Amino acid sequence: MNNHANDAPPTLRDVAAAAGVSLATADRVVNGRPGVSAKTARKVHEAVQRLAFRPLAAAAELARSRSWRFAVVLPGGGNRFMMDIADNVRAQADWLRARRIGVEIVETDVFDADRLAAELAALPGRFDAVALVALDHPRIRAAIDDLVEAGMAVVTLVSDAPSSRRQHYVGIDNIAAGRTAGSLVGRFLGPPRGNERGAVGIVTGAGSLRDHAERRFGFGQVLAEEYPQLIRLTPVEGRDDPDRNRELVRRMLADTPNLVAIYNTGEGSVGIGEALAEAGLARRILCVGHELTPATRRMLLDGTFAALVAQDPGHEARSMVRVLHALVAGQEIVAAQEHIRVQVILRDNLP
Amino acid sequence: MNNHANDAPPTLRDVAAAAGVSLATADRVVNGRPGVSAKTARKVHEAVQRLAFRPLAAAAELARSRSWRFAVVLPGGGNRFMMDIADNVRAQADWLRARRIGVEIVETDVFDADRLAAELAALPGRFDAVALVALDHPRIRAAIDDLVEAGMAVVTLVSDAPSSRRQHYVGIDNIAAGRTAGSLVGRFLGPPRGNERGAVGIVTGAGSLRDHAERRFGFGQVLAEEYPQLIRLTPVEGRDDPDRNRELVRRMLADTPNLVAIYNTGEGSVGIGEALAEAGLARRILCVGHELTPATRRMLLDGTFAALVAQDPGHEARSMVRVLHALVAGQEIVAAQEHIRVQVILRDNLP
DNA sequence: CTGTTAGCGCTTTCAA
DNA sequence: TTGAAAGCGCTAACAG
Repeated sequence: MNNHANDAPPTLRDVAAAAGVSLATADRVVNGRPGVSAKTARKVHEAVQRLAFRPLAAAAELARSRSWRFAVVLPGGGNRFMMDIADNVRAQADWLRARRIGVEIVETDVFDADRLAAELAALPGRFDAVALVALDHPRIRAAIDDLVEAGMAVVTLVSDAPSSRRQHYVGIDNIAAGRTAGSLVGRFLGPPRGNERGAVGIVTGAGSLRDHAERRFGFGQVLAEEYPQLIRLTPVEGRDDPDRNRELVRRMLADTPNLVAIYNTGEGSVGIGEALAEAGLARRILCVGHELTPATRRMLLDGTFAALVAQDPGHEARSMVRVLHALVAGQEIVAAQEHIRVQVILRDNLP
Repeated sequence: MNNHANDAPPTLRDVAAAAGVSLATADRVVNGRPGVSAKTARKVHEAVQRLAFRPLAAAAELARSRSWRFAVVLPGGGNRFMMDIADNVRAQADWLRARRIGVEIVETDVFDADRLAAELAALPGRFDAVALVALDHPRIRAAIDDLVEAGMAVVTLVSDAPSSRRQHYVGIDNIAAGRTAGSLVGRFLGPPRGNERGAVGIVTGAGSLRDHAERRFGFGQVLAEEYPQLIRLTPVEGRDDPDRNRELVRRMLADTPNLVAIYNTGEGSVGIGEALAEAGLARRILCVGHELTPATRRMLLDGTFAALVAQDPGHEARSMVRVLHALVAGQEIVAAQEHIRVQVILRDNLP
């Protein structure tokens, strides 16, 4: 039997009435604001339970009538993947404006710790929250901690700084991503043919980027454990630049007659494809890379690359905004929704 | 130079003032409601442009103060994947209640078109919108069209009925999923060894389910085009039941000495694993299946299955609710956010 | 066709 | 420590 014939969801007013207190007091208890006696609080809590009260999100948001300023700090320069993230943030403009959230994209040189730290130091006061592609460097760690100290919500994006006090990381598990690439290479190459030992080339962006380093680590783990017949070459650093990568792979091809596969931990895969095409080796040497871009999509379709390990920039952009908003507005984060998956993309499941 | 020193976002009131009309008229124009002269509408539109006005979602939602009832029609019985979807819908309970959305999960026998059609026919009046796992059958198509005719929002879930008038499909492209499975099998098996032709077994749920049929089709396409050395056996139907699948695979193993791989288009993969283990063939015969469940996770970890092609039930549950809400509330659907990806899961990128 | 007005449910001063 | 009351920005009768 119901307490009330009325089936409209209970409001805070109903709770207040049921508890015999005022609206303001009920509000204080429900939102954990101070200045309520333990006894009164208890009565309100009971009423909340009894009526199964849940605050209406829209009403709370309207009454609060606050607006938020978020900064998104991304590496400048023509990195395609980062541009995708920026585009996806912009694509949310309407959604954001309808919630009084302003987002400003700040481009900077993430490789330059001093410059990045200075950029971050200028943020408090102008913004309520920041998302940044972190360099895992003591100076940046300190800069992040200063932001948190200043009361800002901080999340890292794509590349984490786990030892900092950032509240959340929006990105993939890069060790798992590297392992996934390793398994794909190992399985796609198939069992050893005779007793030749094939060589696997590794192209990477830079030793100092945490995400790249983690990918190399995961990749190496799997190859060492599961495919000992494969020889891993020393990683070569092309700074995610197609031209540099092309040159590096040219040399790799010249120096390594038994090369059977190439793994690129970062961007600039198109240079690898070019070097292979020049040598007439496209599709003869197995390639696995990261991130879906127009260039990698093309190379997946023409068979130059067999698979890509990817993260969804759209998901990351949306997740970042949701997490930042939840953080500043004191709402709960839906972990499952914000988990960024390590995707495997073949020609057949291209989005 | 700004028109106003005030930097608070413009409200509908500001628009009305700027256009020299009343709040109500501005509201009519902004929401496309009838009863406004073209001339007045034009003035309001101009003011909207000039002030860059966007309605505040929370205020609109509060003022509308409507509540919604959604029905989610799922197959009853112990299907693990469907239970995951149901659980994920329930996990959103708080989010939903905060928006005055009530969701009721209706279990039924989706294989029985009459029963399903009857179930659907009972929905109008009790619900504003429905999501259902569709059987692509004329009777169901008609039942869906009747719901739409009755003014309900209808989306199909996991299995589509494209020729019906449903407004949206929440699920993966099953042909692409089948192709992906085909490529994984082909590539993982590697180039033919000598001139033996390996046989590939196909276990499927039922011929009548559209999603399974599409997966078989996509799988067959890739194998025929790219891996002609592989012989596809006639699909066997186990109705997604582990016990039936075990029996079918036992027989398959007995009858097919050159069996090199098995593809399961549906559930009940655990029966396949059991039959292989009995025969001492686990990890010697390549297996690819669908959907991540406790059973498939275990078999991925122990190597019985090499890969899974999957869709994320959490994403589907959330997407379904968002789409239904957008549909009934007349909001825009963010296509990119609602696109359900065909995932490839290896041991290394298990979520 | 247009305007006036009373809310929607919660938050936040300001008094008591 | 508690309460009264004035909104937040938009919607939806109801008048005109």
